Amino acid sequence: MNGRDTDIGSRLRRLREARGISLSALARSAGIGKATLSGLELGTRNPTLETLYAVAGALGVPLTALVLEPGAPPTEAVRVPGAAVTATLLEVFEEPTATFELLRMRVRPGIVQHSPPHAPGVTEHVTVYAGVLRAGPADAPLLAGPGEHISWQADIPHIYSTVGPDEALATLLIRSPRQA
Amino acid sequence: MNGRDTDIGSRLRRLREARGISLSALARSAGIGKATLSGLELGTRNPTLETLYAVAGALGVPLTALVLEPGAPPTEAVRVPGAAVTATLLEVFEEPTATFELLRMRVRPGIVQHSPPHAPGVTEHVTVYAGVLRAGPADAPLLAGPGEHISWQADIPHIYSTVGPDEALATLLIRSPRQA
DNA sequence: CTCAATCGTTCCGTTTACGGAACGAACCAT
DNA sequence: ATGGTTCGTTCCGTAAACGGAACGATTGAG
Repeated sequence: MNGRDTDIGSRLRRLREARGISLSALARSAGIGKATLSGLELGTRNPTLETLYAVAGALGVPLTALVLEPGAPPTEAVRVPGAAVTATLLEVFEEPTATFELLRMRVRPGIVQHSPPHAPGVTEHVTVYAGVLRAGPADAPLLAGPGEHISWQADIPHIYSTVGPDEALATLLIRSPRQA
Repeated sequence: MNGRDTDIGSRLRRLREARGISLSALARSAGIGKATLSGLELGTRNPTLETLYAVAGALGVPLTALVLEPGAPPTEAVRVPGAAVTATLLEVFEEPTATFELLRMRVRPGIVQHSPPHAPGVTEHVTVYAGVLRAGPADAPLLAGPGEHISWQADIPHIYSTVGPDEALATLLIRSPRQA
């Protein structure tokens, strides 16, 4: 038993049975063996990415629906240990001219988190959903409450802090142009 | 030489090098062999789910950051004005291969908003900051409460609704691949 | 220069995920 | 009953994903 064995088996079986499809039929339409699908649903196999794509495709669901517990918290990534800001990387989009990173950010109250300048052209976009965030260029920070959105150029020193006693929660979208 | 080579190799290498970690070091901290990680980055292997979890965990990113859906087919901008859902466009990023739209979304309770399929390759990413949202594929919607994040392929019918008496507030990031 | 350390790739034996086939069980028609 | 069909599981040979070790290339120290 793998400690990390997410229970994709029962989730898969539930998805399949919700559609009234038999195991044999799904295996056929996914182009995989019945033995593979059976073992996958029973949790006795450690599937290959190719197998997962085949099954997800046949079910018409994104791979994330198969692999992730809906609403389960993703892995916590503490970027700056012991600092005011912790962030979790939710999604990464690699584009030819830029990389987008979507993060969930938690800012503890009472501390001002300084961030060094990023590369030229990097912009940060924050949408606050709890607390009051004070963030942006170090010499001219912006304020945002729940539901509000602020953005700034990140190629100069910038800060994150809160206003009031509560921590702030927000999503952070970072756009980084590709380096030459 | 997989017929269906998802491009997780280059994405993985990029993520690793962005952190300044060597292949050997990442393999060690992930508890996998160097040969496995090398082959994975070179795209010559078809990784196991267990391997993917090990690597994603060691990098501190969710598995979705590694296995984003491959497709990059045509696009068509369909916006969904509806009674239950109102949205405010915050930012638009035009990239050569994709357009990103960042919106703030408000979903009223008691109504289920149906959305027709978007073009293939369009993905939607929602971060909830108030209320409980039930959204995603019409036949397998996902649940998300405050602070939680869900995403799905938008090329099949999908819905937005709330759970409970309160309206839901969220940010919505739509990624639309550009016409090929 | 030599030597040691570390880089990423390749080689290779072991482990295991794969699909085809066989299996018993359940069901339906005759 | 009886034969035919489909169900999900198990058996088994093959293909390949795995980790350890060896490789050449590169780097840094003395």
